[in-house]
Amino acid sequence: MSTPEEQLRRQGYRVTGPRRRVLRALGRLGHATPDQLASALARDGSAPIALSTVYRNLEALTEAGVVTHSHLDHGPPSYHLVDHGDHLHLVCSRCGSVTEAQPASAGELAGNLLREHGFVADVTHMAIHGRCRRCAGATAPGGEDR
Amino acid sequence: MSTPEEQLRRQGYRVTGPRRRVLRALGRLGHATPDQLASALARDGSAPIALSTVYRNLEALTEAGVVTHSHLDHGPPSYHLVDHGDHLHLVCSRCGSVTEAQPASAGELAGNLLREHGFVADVTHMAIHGRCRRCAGATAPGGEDR
DNA sequence: TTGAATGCAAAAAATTTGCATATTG
DNA sequence: CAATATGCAAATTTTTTGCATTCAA
Repeated sequence: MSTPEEQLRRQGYRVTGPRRRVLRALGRLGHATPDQLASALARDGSAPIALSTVYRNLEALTEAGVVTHSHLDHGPPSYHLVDHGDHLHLVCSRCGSVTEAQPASAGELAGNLLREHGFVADVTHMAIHGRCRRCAGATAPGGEDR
Repeated sequence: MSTPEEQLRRQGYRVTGPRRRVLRALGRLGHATPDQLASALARDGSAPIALSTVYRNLEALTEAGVVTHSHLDHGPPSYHLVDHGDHLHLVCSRCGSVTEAQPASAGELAGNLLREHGFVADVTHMAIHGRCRRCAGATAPGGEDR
């Protein structure tokens, strides 16, 4: 495993300035869309990094296994470091809030899928849609909508 | 419950020609992106439906609870009828294949989330990323990538 | 009749690509 | 030095919006 930079180099990717900054920014932000990253980087003192470079870097970092993303909802995907700490994303489809939950909650699911389909689920950053506690209360579970 | 059209009308939406055709097309296709829908509709004999109308209809149908979508992967979301039959989508992040699994597999997950977070998960059309049986075999679970 | 829905064109977003130049290993 | 990465501009792709017209209720 080792550090992200070693991991990059080991796989033939170059460790460049912009690449390093993208990594640091991801570390700081936790989660961010390509656009948010570019903005954050533009505001962090050094020279701004071209948006296209951010995209290409996220792609490279993903291939290198240092970064992943999840689709929390509509809109651009949210990227984060692989070791940012695993957690499920509970996305409320009513109010849009995102709560984090422990991956352990999905342990049985992963087991079932492996057993029944031979599918190795990555439940470490999964997005699950539904209603958060507050919104679930507002609208009855089986009730009318809207 | 009743038919989608009744459900629409009951909620104040109008049942129009294009809207009906979008519903039928979704029924036929199972899953489709807005773009795929528009293409399918353009090829089904009658007049093509403006892409913007497809978007607006999918939005309306979603609000009415007749249609949902899932983000199977990058790219546009995939829409389908709510009663197309519930199933989880197992998306292989290596080969891109999509397998369907029974929602029951996620029963415990839903239970856990409800208990621990009061979160009412909608596991009926959830997308789960990972490696399908074939690709999991090709790359060792903890093995090198690439 | 009258407000909601449609089509079409134009505007925004979100991504990707080409290419000359700068950098890493 | 050779290959990869960057920046910038332009091209794509995806989604949204404005508006006059048509249509369902």
